[in-house]
Amino acid sequence: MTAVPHAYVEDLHRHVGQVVTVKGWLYNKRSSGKLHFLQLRDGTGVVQCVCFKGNFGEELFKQLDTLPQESALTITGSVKAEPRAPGGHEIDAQTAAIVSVAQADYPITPKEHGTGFLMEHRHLWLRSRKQHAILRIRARVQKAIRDFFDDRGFICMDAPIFTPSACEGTTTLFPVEYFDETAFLTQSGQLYAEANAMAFGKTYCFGPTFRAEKSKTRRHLTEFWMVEPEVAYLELDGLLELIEQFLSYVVQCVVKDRRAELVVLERDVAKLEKIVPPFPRLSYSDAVDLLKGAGHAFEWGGDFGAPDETLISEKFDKPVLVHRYPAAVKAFYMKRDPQDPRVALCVDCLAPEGYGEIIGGSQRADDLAFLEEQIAHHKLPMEAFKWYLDLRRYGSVPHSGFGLGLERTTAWICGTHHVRECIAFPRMLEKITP
RNA sequence: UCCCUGGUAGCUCAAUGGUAGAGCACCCGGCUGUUAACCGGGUUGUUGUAGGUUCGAGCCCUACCCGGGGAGCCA
Repeated sequence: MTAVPHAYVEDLHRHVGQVVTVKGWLYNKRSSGKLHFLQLRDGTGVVQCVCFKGNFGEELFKQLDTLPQESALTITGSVKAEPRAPGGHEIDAQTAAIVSVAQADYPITPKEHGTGFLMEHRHLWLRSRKQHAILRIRARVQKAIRDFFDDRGFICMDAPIFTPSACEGTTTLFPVEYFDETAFLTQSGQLYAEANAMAFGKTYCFGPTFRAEKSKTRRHLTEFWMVEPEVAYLELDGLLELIEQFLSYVVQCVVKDRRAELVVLERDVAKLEKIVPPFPRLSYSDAVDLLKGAGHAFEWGGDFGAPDETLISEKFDKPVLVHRYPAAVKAFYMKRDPQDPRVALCVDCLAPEGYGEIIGGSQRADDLAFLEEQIAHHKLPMEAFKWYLDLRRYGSVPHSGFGLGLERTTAWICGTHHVRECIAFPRMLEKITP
């Protein structure tokens, strides 16, 4: 007797007519007396296995009838094309082996639950269809990000997680004990990325980022993933082009390779297919006029609030690049516009449909004296930036970079309401378990 | 930190100040093509906590605890 091959559900189309074993967990079941329909989940998909009583012993058939949700089992049978089944295939089961019987009180039933309850059971919620689709898309976004930069000669150089002080000073940091001193979890790898760019030309870092802000909204996590490319000799116009090429590439990878998941999420794929260059570009001043025209009370000089960003992004069906904000509302390391010193050579990318800022970037200040003045003006400890200023002492060049939030981007692509579903185990204000 | 909103069965939610309920889950039985299967029967409660008002409080009042959403800030 030859061994029956193990097949993953996503590969069943290659095994039509063959006998295979699928290995997984019981997702749901329906029963008609002498016939069971077992929905088996194996991590790559869900397949319906049809079990006729005649093919099974009395005892096993009875056992399958009472098997609780999420019990682990393997099922052996022949693969049939079945157009009505999700995934297009079903298994005509010949035999089954129960690997472990789950407790009968699996908390996540096929009925509706609130997100608070589901988040408390996040470790189990991950098994559900929509969460599965979201996290598969996240993984594809992550790969697309790496591919985009790797294919263009960027060197991946990850920045440290432990940092000695604030990069920007304004945001709250998580302190951690670091032997005899206090260190902080990174809130941005950018300053290190600048050093890397001066060494390697085109670089990026991609890792977790920590913000101790007491933000409690559907756009915020205290721990999120950010990719931060940094390029020597790149100026603002080039940065805008890089952003639109990059973001289009990422979105189109998902459209191409994760269409089934987008359908599960009931995402309007047509909206994503439109995400190709060029993106609309709007100066801050134009954006202010747009807000005023729409009846928002807004004065030149302030930063946009979330409702302002939503209004701006809703005017377009692509991500919009808003550039040249007032320097006063932006970080100290941004270069001023020689044409108008009131504004910085920076850009925010606002995702469509009200998903908010997914990218923030700028051309960096490359003049030593200007940076020293800015650090003093922002009351930042000059000593902590000594190494950073060395980058301007030894061969300073124009350079630019940006940061993109992985979970916000994933949330926009998936059309999920909240970023917390776009990471396996979200860390939020006063939420650290599971 | 501030504003809004909520807390009733394992889950999702009902319940004019007057006997605490339904659907699902779970248990028992039925059904050879089910699609959140269906049909019949059954189990399930310190109504977030502590006080107060009242003949009587899930409901009204006060404080606190916890959740959700938003503002500021940011990706």
